Amino acid sequence: MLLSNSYIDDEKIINRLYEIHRRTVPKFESCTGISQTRLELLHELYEVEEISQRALQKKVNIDHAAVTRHLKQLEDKGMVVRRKDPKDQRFTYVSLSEEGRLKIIHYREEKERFISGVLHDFSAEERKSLLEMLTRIQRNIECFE
Amino acid sequence: MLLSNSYIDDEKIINRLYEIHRRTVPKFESCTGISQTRLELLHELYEVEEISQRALQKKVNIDHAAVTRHLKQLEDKGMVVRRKDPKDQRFTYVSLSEEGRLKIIHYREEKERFISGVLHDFSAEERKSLLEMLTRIQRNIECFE
DNA sequence: TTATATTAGTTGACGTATCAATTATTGAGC
DNA sequence: GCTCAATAATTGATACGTCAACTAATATAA
Repeated sequence: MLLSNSYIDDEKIINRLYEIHRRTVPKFESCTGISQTRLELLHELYEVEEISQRALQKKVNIDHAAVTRHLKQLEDKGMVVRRKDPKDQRFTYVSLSEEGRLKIIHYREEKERFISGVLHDFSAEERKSLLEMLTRIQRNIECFE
Repeated sequence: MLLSNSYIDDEKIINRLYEIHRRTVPKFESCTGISQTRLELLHELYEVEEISQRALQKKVNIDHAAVTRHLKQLEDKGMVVRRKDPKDQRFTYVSLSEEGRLKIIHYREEKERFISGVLHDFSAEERKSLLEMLTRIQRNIECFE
């Protein structure tokens, strides 16, 4: 009896994670004006002068295909600039445009506001503990099987 | 200085949540043989004799359109049966087929194995605290703005 | 009873992630 | 130098979620 309801709660945890994601996606975008992934890409670009798509992909850790598509769209919008490496034509280097560099500041302010809202009633202790647990979950998922 | 790195960690929490989801989706499906949403639908059906799509949609809380499509595919696979309410033709009632009722047992065992793996190094205390925090996050997201 | 509103379900358009296959370029071994 | 392997990027197919528009059936109100 003591153990029997333990799994039910475990299931709730996993379901909660799933639902949090589903609800976050549209809310994040309507608040910040940009998707989470795309902002993450821009943020990485913000930190460097120029970077290859491959290296960028490794940093954000999403599929190559998705990276290509995001960057193409960001290029169409004039947020980023892409150019081939003259030394090795396989590589495409990406950098933020001036406009991109300006816009990202606003996006990040909105993201900060969003995050503050989501965690507003969490103490420093709780945040630390939560991050630690999420990190463990992530590792467990990666190492599973 | 003390406060300044607090936001960085908050950001990590949100990014972690996002990445956990992205990694869970394919892993869950390859482990259990079914997607999380679809299993949730089947699970709700398992609990009742018959239910309208509308009521089912409210329970799992995803878009009507997604519910319709899932159920149609599950029907094609012979997992569920659908019929119109003769009293009110707007309603479609859904129920598990015999085959569906059998198969879901296996799916749920695999899900249990998956969840156990993901949370294997969590104490009862931690699980409780984690669930509580996730619940708060979910509420904060819903109430945001 | 007839026009209008509401409700359940479906379909279409879109965004974005995955995996697999393909293209283009470079590097390595013979 | 030429073949074959490795690598970066792209494209195609598929899955699944959202919102919006639509259809069909029923309820309401004049």
